[in-house]
Amino acid sequence: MTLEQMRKFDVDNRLSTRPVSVSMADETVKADSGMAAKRENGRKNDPQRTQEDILDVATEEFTTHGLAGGRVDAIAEKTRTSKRMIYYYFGSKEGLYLAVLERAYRKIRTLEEDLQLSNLPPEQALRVLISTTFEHDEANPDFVRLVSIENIHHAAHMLRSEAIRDLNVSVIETIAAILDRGVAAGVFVRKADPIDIHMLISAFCFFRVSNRYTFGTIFRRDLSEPETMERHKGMIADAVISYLKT
Amino acid sequence: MTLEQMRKFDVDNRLSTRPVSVSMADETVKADSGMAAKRENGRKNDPQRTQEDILDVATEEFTTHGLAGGRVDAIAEKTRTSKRMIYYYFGSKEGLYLAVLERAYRKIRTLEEDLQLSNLPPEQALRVLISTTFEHDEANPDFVRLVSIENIHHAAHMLRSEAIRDLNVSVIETIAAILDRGVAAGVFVRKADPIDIHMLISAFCFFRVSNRYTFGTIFRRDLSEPETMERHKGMIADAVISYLKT
DNA sequence: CTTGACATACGCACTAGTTCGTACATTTTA
DNA sequence: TAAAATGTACGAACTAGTGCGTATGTCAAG
Repeated sequence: MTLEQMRKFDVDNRLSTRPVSVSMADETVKADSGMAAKRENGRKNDPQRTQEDILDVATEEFTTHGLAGGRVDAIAEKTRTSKRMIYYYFGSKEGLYLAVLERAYRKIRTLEEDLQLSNLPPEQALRVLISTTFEHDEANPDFVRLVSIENIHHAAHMLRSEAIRDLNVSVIETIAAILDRGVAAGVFVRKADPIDIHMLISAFCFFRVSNRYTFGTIFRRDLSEPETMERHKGMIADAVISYLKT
Repeated sequence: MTLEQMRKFDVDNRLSTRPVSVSMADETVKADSGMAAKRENGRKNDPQRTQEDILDVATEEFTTHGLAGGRVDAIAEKTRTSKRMIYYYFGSKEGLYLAVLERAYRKIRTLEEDLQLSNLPPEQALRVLISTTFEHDEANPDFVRLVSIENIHHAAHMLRSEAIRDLNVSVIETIAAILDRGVAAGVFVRKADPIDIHMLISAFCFFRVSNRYTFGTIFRRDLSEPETMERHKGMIADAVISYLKT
């Protein structure tokens, strides 16, 4: 089997063995695919679990050391499996990185979708949206770091992945709807661009996490303290709202 | 000469050969230090210029590839000088990176200092400060990228450098003074924490540059367009001011 | 229901190439 | 001439990627 054949196989295989229901818990997957009980010392094939395991470890490695700084050998060592498997499933270091990136994006996509905001009054809807964004970034530092790393690489990998490119549009539509309703109702007086507003919110929430270390070092302030978090969450919401009301 | 001795020497040497006036243009340095005209094909020793040259190239390399991704050989090749000189002056790859980082911080420090804001009315003073921050980040993407890289490395190098740690405090004092004056004059009603306000401003200005590529890719928007820039500059200023007035 | 054939899943040990760093020699300057 | 500055060529260690052999699951034929 040549390299090219193998790579092609890997991609097909990756797509087919991890269908829509990626978010299944490991245990569920195991129960589903493992018809026979685990042998004493014999190997038991479990592709899904192996791939998820590799992705978990790789995410940790890449988020702490960057793409160039992350070591394939280090990942292999922390895995239940071997380096050969990394190349079997993901073809290359970059392929692995891309898979990590895509999985991270796929995870957050689901979270952003169902937020029933259309029946809330505009101001309250916006506050809920801001809270959600804030807490999302806070809860997913891995995602934030991956995005930072992508920016250092000029978003080169993101560009290559259609899966990632057509994303995030839903947030903009949500914001646009809220702004329209707010202006119509007279609670907001400023006609603002929804993408700009998204950026204003996102920048603050993202920065708090992405620049945690340098900011903390310079100003000797721990941004993860509960009080600080609450104050910041209130501040960005108030700033956005008062901006729209002016 | 052992490695340790050499490192120590390098540091001393670096400090002594590049005194206070780092920001002199290359041409100036050349004219100052070069008493004799440049020989036809003979070598001419010029430590300052050599070091500056290395730092320029290294900045470019590290900001485009990160610390781990940056190659010493690649830097050496783009330099007027050789790899030997990099190790002669900076001891190691990390030493070089730290020098790059310190120089970047030193450059912005000078810019932040003299902004005569105390005789302006509070609101206008704040607008000038925000404009300055905005334009600074916009004009120094290298600095922004280095800070991003530092955050990926948990600010490990910043922590080791006293030069960097005691910085940025002046901005906070400036903001604190403006806020106090504003509250006293009645133009601001909210008693806000100056560090929080600095973060609100900095987050937006920084994010625009640091996340330019991913944001641009997802929302198909070029953040460096003049119109967009002006609109954003106005937005962050209005948002901060209206926040303080509420 | 057993057997055998074939595709998938996995691991060990190795290699080719890269990358940081250095030993040694040479030139410039004071 | 001594000390500082510079250039060349090389090596040890690391790192991404692979060759090859083995184990496991599945499915069809007997």
